Amino acid sequence: MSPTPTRRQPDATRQRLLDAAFAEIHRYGYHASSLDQILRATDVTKGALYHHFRNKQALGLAVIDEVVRPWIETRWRPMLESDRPLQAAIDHVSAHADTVDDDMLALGCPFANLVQELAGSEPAFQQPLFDIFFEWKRGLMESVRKSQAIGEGRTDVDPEDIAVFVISAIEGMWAIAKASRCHEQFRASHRGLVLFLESMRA
Amino acid sequence: MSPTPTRRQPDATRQRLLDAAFAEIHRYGYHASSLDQILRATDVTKGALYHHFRNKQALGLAVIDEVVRPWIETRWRPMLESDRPLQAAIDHVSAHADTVDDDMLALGCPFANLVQELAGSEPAFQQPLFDIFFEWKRGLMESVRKSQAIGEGRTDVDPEDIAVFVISAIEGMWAIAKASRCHEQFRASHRGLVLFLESMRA
DNA sequence: CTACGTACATACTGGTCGGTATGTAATCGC
DNA sequence: GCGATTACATACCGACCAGTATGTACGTAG
Repeated sequence: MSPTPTRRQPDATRQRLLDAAFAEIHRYGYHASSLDQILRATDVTKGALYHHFRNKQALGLAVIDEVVRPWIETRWRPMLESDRPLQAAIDHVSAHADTVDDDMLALGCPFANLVQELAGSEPAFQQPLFDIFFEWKRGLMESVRKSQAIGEGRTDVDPEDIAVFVISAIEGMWAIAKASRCHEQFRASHRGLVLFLESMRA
Repeated sequence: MSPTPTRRQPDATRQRLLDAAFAEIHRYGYHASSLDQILRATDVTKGALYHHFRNKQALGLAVIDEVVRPWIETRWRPMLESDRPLQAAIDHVSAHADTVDDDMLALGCPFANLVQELAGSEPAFQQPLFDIFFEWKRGLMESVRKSQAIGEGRTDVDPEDIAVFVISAIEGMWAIAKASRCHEQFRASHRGLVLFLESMRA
């Protein structure tokens, strides 16, 4: 029989801290995020936080590993598993802009934010962020190769160039959305990416 | 006769503060930049700084207006003034990756950094950052229209979509360089953009 | 029932931050 | 030459930050 609810729920507490930290970092960035603010938002005390995470950096790394990484993976995984990856990508990108709400548009891509803030200056964050990029790139490369193998995609292009460029474009689209704070610019850049993807057809 | 060198050079002092603030913000971001550090780097005192700038935000806005904006404009202006803008763009992008040194690669695009950090959360910075984006977009749009008018570029595409997408791709390329800290990825994404630009030929 | 490790809670610290109050010397208008 | 304004210089402040020291109650193994 499951135990009656008690006042100590370590896994739930840890998850609440992770979620709140993710939201805080997504909104304000890592450096500008305040542990005290995260504690206020979660009604968790400092003792509990430092019981679950050695320091702010460990919390940040856990957010990257357990929240940001899965978030990115859910974006490219479906394409890799499709029968016609290029068409799936075109469909996904065509519909994507309208699945993002205003709040998300203003906050930007969590991964891109972290890369911009930390990849250049915080050694401890470089490897995990690079890993996310590398997995993403590998997923897209395999998708391109697959679409080439089944005769869907042009074979006169380097899958690596395409994968890296598509990631660039996606991250850039988020940046443009932030700069313009306007859905129409976000949509326009998506249309540009669709144009590019269509030029990849065999 | 010009006056003998004196101990008060307000314009030079202001410029030194601007340059040091730009370097500091480029490396660490706006929030993480310390006024005290900027003062140490310039041998200027706090009194002088607060004589020239009302507060940290005013310094940041001046950096955007007087350093970042011209830096961005020098990037797209040559294309607009070329006889064959599309070819100029292709040539420029083809050569661009190798003009960026390792330090710059790690620091990223100053404009993209500021957009990521501030456009979503600092109201005072939104307008100036948006203006830079908008001028850039306008320059590229005019370039696209020109290349269409002279029969160099495809006419079945919307110049606005192309301009916004190209800016996205460029900003994304910087982000990818930061994430990978590797010139080869930077070059790969440039090759992707060249592919796209070539597909724009009439 | 007990003892011990886990999961918290509270109070505090040193350091750094942006910003200010106040003083002073250089330069300019007249 | 002389006041006024500009261009600095120094010392200081309160707020906030990450991190710590210390204490305590829960939950479970034995």
